[in-house]
Amino acid sequence: MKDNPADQVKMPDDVIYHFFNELGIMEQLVTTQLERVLPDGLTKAQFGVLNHMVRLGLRESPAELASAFQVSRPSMTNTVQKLEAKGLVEIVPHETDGRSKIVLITEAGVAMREKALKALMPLFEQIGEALGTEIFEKAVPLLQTVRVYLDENR
Amino acid sequence: MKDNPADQVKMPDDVIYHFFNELGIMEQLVTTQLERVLPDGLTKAQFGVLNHMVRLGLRESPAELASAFQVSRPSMTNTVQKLEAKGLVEIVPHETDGRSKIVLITEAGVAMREKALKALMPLFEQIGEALGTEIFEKAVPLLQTVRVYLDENR
DNA sequence: TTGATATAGTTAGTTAACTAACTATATAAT
DNA sequence: ATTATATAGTTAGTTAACTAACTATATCAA
Repeated sequence: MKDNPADQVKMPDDVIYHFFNELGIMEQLVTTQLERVLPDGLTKAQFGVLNHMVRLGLRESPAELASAFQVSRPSMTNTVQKLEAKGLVEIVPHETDGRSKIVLITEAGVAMREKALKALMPLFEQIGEALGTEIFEKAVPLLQTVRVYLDENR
Repeated sequence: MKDNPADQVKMPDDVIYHFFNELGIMEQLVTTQLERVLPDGLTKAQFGVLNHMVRLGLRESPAELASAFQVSRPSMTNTVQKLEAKGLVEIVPHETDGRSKIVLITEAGVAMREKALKALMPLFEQIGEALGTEIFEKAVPLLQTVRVYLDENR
């Protein structure tokens, strides 16, 4: 007789599912907390694009952004159009490729990114003080390894 | 003169945001890949509930499940109602608390969870073979630490 | 014991993802 | 040169999250 139904099926790669599960739960928490403090109704996705463009390049196509954030092209269309409506980016035609567009961050976009960073800072500082940064420094390379694998084998 | 705009604002807790960013990107990838292989249109959330109930208890209220997965109560209402419509759980009134209900996994629910596990196995095995399980064993406690903190301080 | 406050579940409405399919342009192959 | 295939962006429709607000029940305090 089995008292504990969990004995019935053992998952060999339990730890991998467990990892994915932790991921999902935390992602919910993080998204909620970030969007609670982000200014002007900026979503996590919108802030992500602004931050990405300031840090890694001011000129990228929606398709490149979609690929960088692993969202669908329609989702990125929506995100950059929201940013455009707020005056935080400009969307212009690609110089040579008639299919493509280029997303350019505006002065207002750079300013909004800084404002958003300031708004996020207390949250990050609080977390940093409570947990230290080493835990994140350890975790990031692990996450990157898994993410790169999933990305390449999707 | 600043050639690199990223110099303009330095984010002290860069690594924490980087961590959150990796998390979000990976979560997208994971959800897509899990739901691609899950049987009978089972969502990640639905499978999560089935798996949780088999492993950690066959009797829980929707509110307890919502708390365990860090989703809103309306979301969990939706998830368990979908499972009920598929005959994978039963939802019965709480014996003593007139406000509450209890979600009970059915025989079909247990079977579906096993079927889903079998469907997920190749994906997990592939990942396990490519990356090893140590990386996940290292990452899970780190994730748990952060998740517990976020959960307690939300 | 009555009134105030909290909790469980649901309903209604919104949002931002998704897929499928469409238009337009580019690239490759015959 | 023409045709086939691939890529970029958008549109349309679906889905599963969310918040706000409602009903019902429970708990706590005066």
